[in-house]
Amino acid sequence: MQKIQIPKGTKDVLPDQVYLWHHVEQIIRDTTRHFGFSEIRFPAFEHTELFLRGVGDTTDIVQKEMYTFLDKGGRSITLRPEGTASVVRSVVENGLYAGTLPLKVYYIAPVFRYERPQAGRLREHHQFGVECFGSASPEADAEVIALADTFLRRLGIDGLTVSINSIGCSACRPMYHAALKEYFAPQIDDMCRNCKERLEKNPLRLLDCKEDHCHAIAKDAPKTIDYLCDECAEHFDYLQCCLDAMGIAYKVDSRIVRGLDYYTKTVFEFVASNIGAQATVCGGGRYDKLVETLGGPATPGLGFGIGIERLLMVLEASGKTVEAPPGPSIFIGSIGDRAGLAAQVLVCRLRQLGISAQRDLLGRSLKAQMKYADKLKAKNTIIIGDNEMDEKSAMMKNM
RNA sequence: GUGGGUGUAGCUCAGAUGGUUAGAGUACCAGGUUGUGGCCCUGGGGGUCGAGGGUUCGAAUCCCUUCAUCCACCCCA
Repeated sequence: MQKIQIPKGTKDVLPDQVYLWHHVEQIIRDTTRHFGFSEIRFPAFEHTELFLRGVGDTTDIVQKEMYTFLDKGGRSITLRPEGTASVVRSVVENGLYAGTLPLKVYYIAPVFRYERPQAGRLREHHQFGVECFGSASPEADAEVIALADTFLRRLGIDGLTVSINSIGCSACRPMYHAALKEYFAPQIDDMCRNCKERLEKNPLRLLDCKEDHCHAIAKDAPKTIDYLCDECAEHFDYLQCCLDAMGIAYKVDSRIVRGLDYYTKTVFEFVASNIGAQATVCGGGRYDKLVETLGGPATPGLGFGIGIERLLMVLEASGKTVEAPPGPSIFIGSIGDRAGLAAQVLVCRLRQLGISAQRDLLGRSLKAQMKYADKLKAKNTIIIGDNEMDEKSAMMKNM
């Protein structure tokens, strides 16, 4: 029979590697608890409409990267390409905005994007994400960034570059859009078809067009940061004040825009330098209009996503080692059928007592059983043969 | 979507200019030690040379096609 391969851009986590994931997940749970975030879980697929409206129908993610299909009932369904839209949907649907605010939640979830795989880029990857609803204050921004920073440090990752920017709000965005249109309009005839569409629908997207020619034109476009309204400028200033006070090093990078439409005001990234070209480990920002966009009451929010696969790449590249899980406390070797049955009973009793115990199940020779015990990293071994059966005693050997 | 690299044993890889039964290391199994792991020695099993087609007396090697994979652009986590 022919082998069936794993789908392009996906990865198995094999038994000898899974402890690394457990380690990361443990630190996620500890850190989020310390910061007061609770877990939320939500489905792997949603109505396509959620992402069209939430993420934005002019984004690359929505335009060419979604796994979208019709189910047997004729509904358009999409495998989630990111987590925030689903969380907001759930918050609105379950009326969580009416509970105690701020509402602080986190998730660990696979997300799906149809892209060309390369180092650090998969079609299915896993994100640790955090969302905070109800606070419009830059202090909430600072707290979310501090959570990412604390989490990464607990994992032993430092040396990431933290970049922040502000892309304005609904008040100042029109002025910036006007500036962008004014800049791009004279050159729009030379730009691609998508850009012509973007000029009217979402000028911000003009900044990250893939076409070389468009990209060149966009390089000298006006910067968001020069067009902030007083409120946004003040928000951004105070965020920096908070970060300075908390001792979190960052730089302001006016080029970061983010590829999702829902962001307002603060956007930020944590970028690694040693895992190849796809180096953004954490990306996030504020989205003060998203809850309304998805049918809820006006509720500010913000969050981030951290790519777990990239995190593990950084961990490995930095030479950080994670302690591997311990082997069994006791390995019972046996010679002959009579002793074999006794060994089977013994490991069973030990396990009932909460002691990890193993024995050979392949009928190996004693020598091979010892090798096997060594491979399992057993801490102690006991050998049972006829002598031990008769004397009802056995020697325990410390490996 | 565009460009480049690579596909030979479970894994990491040798196999110039085509030439008999395709190799090494490692892992696995067995023996050396008839009841004791790690180190060492000996032996063993394991391959449609990614797939399909072509050239040739003869192809892992040359040509075409295709698939997979890696890296980069771009975008993102």
